[in-house]
Amino acid sequence: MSETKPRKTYDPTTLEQRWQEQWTESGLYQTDEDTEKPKHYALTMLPYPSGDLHVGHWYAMTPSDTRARFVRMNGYRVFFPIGFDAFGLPAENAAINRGIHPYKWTISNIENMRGQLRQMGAMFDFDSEVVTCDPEYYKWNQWFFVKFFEKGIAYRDYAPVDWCPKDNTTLAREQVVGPDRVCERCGTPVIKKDLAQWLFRITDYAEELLDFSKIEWPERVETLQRNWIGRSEGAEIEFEIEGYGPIEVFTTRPDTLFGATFFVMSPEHPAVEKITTPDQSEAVRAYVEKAGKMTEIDRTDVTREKTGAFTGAYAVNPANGKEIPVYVADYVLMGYGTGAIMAVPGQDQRDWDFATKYDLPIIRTVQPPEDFEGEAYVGEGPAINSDFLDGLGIEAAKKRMVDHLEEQGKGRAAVTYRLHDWLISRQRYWGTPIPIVYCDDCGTVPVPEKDLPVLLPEDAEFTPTGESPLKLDEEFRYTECPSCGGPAERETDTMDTFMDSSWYQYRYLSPHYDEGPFDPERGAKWLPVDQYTGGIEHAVMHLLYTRFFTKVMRDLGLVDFDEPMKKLFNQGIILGEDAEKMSKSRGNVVNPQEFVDRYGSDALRCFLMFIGPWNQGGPWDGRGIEGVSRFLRRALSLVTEGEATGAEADPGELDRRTNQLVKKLTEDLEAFRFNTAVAALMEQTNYLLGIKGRVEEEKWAEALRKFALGLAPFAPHHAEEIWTGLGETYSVHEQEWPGFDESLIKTEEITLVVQVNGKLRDRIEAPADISEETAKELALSSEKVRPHVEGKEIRKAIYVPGRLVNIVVG
RNA sequence: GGGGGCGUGGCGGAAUCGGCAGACGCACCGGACUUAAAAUCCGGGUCCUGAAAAGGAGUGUGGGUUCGAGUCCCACCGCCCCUACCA
Repeated sequence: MSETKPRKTYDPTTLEQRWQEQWTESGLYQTDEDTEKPKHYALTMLPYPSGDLHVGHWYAMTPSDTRARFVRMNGYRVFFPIGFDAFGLPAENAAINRGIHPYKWTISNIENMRGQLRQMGAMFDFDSEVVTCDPEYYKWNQWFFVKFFEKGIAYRDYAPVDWCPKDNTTLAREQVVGPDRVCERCGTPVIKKDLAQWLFRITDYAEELLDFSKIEWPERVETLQRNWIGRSEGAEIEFEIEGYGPIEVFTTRPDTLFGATFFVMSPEHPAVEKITTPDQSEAVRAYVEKAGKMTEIDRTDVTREKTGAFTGAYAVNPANGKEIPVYVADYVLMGYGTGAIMAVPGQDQRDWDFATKYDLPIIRTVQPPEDFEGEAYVGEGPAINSDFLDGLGIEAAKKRMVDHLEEQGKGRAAVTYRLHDWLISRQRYWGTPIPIVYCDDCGTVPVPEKDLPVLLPEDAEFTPTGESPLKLDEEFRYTECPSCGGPAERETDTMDTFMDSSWYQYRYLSPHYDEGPFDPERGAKWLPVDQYTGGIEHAVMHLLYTRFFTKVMRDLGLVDFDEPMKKLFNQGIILGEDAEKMSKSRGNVVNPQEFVDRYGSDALRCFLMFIGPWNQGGPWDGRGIEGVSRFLRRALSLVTEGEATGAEADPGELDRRTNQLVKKLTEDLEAFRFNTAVAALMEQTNYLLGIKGRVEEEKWAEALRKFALGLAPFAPHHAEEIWTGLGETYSVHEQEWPGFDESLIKTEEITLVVQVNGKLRDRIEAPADISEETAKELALSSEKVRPHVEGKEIRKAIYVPGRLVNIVVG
C-alpha cells in the first residue's frame, strides 16, 4: 500500500495559488462556446471600482460563482463575465480631495481589484471584461443616446430638478432618499433648481414595465417596481376658472365630484399668478414665496398643519355648476397629476383638515355606516347628495360620472403614473459626454455616428462650480455644427451612470466589437441573461432602467426579446460584527484580504455561504470562519492523511449518505440554499473521517469522488486538490455533476416514533415496510409506552407510514 | 398613514408536505496529547427537578383548528426594511 505523504501543515494560500496558476495556464475558465450544449448566461452585478474588494463583493459574487459552476457541471455552456462600473461621483470626489485625475484613480483601482477578483477563484471570463469609462464602451452610450433622440425617446426640457448643493449636480428622483430628501451619496438635503435637462421617456413604457409575466423575479422587486411606477386610474376633469379658462385636475374619485367644495393648486402651478385677483395677490405671492423657500423636509412633513392662501378666484364645479373658491396650498404637489386638485373634504382626510381650518363647507357624497366616527370617510357605501349618482356604489358611480363628463366634454377617464421620465443630465466631469451639438441655424443636432465617440477631454477642470466642468473647456465646448459646418456649441453635461449599467450585459458578449453595441451573432448565442444576482437596493433604479433599455432596444430592432434577465435572485447584506451596516465611521468594516491571507479564498467563500440564507444577509462572525477553515482542512485530510483502522463500516450506509448528499446539494444549489448545502458537506466530511480505512477501497474512492465533485462549486481549490489526490485527472471542474439514486437513499430500517397523545414516548427500530397493524402492536408493547397507556382507554391510534404511531388515550 | 419581511438555545442558523424541535457551525465545558500553551483528536451541551433512571416546560404573547402546530387560522406585542400630503 502506498502511503500518501502526510501534510504537516495546512497551507491553503499556497494550495490555492498553485491551482489558480494552473487554471490560468490551462484556460479552464475560457468561456465554453460549444453550441451543442444549452446556454446559460450567469450575471453578477458589476462592481464600482472603489479601491479594494469589500467583503460585500465577496458575499455577492462567490455564491453567484458557486451557482454558475454548478450549472456548468450540469452540462451547460456558461458565460460568467465581470467588469467595472467605472464612471461616477466617487471617483471625481476622491480625485478632487487628493488631486489625482479621476481616470488615474479609477484605473489604478481597477488594476488592484482585478488581482483581488482573481484571488476569489471564481470562474469569471476575464477576457470579456468591460470598463465603462473606456471610450470603447461609452461610445455606445452615445450611440444609444443618438438612437433614442432620433426615436423621440430622448428629449430636452426645462424642469425643476433635484439638485445636490454639495455635489453640485442634479439627481434622479431615485437618488434622493429618506424622509429628509437627502442626496443618496453625501446626505446633503437637496434643493430644487430649474435647468434644461435631457430626459428619457420611460413613462411611455410604464404600462409595459408593470407586466412581469415574462420574468421570474422576486415578488419583492416586482412590488417595489409596481409601487414606484405608481399607476392610478381615475379621471381628468376640467374646472372653468372665471376670467381665465379651464384648469385640469386629476382624481381617482370622480364619483365624489358633487362633494368638491373647493379647488386647490400647487404653489408652483403656472396659472396661479394669472388667476389671482388683485386684492389677494399680495397674500398669494407671499405664500408662494414662502413655500418655495421651505426645505423639502418641512414641505413634505405629513404631520404639519395644512396651510394655504385664497386666490380670490372661483372655479365652476362641472357636475352642478356651483362656484367653489380656489386656494393655493403646498399640500398639493406639482410633480403629481396636474398639480391641481378638486378638494372633497367629505372623502379625503387632507381636504377635511384644510376645510376645517379655513371653514369651508363639507358635503359627504358616500354614506358612511351608522357607527362611523371618523372624519373623512374613504370606505364603501352608496352615493348621497350626488344627484344622478345617488344610491350607486363607488365603482358604478365612478363609471357613471366619467361617462357623464365625457358626454359634456368636461373630462375623461385617465391614468396617471408616479413614475417620471428619467432625467439623465449630470453637471459633472466624470461621465459620458452627451453627444449633442447646438447650432444657431440647425438647432439641436446629434453627433453623427461616424464622429463618435465624443471623447471626454483629459485635462478638464473638474472642481465643481455648479456649472458643467466641460463648459469651462473651450476646446471641447466650441465646435462645428455637424449639419451645416458653422460654429456651434457642444452639450456640456454628462450622462447619469445608470446609463452605463443599463446595457452592460450586452457589451460583455463582444467588448471590442466596433460595428454596434454588441455583436448580434454573439447575442443570438447567449442572450438574454438567464440568471442575474445582485442586491435589492437596485430594485427601482438599475433594475427598472435595464428593463426599459431592453424594451427600447427591442423597438430599435436590436434584440428580439422583451426582458433583459429571465431570473433574478437578490442576496442580502453582510453586516458588521455588531450586526450593524458596515461603515468606516462605525469602524466595523471587514477587510476580506485579511481573511483570504489567513484562511484562503475557499474558506471565505464557504463561510459567507454558510453564515445563513443568502437572501437574508447577516452579521459577520470572525470566529465563525475558523470552523469553516477546519472543515476544509478536514476534508483535505480525507486524501492526505494516514488511515485509521477498526471494524468494517456499513457499506449500505456509505451509499445512502453519499446519495443523500448529492440529492441535498442538487436541490439546495438549484434553490440558492448555500448554507444548508455547506452544512451537508460538513456532515459528510465528519462521517467519512469516522469510517476512513474501514471500507472497501473501491467504495471509498467512489464516495470520495462524489464528495469532491459536490465540493467543487463551493471550494473550487480544495475540490481540485482532493480530486487529483484521488488520482483523478485534471480538472474536477470539467466533470459532470454526479447523479443520485433515490432507491439507495431509502433505508431498510426506520426509526418508528411512538407518541401518546402527541407526546414522544419511545423510538423503535423497525423495518421500513412495516404494516400499520404491526407498527401499532409494536408501539403498544413498548416498555416506555406502557406506563402512559395503562389503565386508560385507548381511543385510537394514528399511523403515519415510515414515521410514527400516535396513540390517543382518554 | 401605506406596503413588505422577521421573531426558534449564550450566538449564526436547521427543521423543503402539519409528524423526533435545535441539523451544521461558533462560543462554552470536560477528557486525551503536551513540561506547558496553542493546534489537533474524542466527548458534552435548550431550560427546570433529579445522583441517575426519568419526568416536566419549551420556537415573541394569548386564543383556535387538529390525533398531532415552530409550521395553518384569529388577535396582540416587538424588531427590521421600503415608502410616504400620490389627489
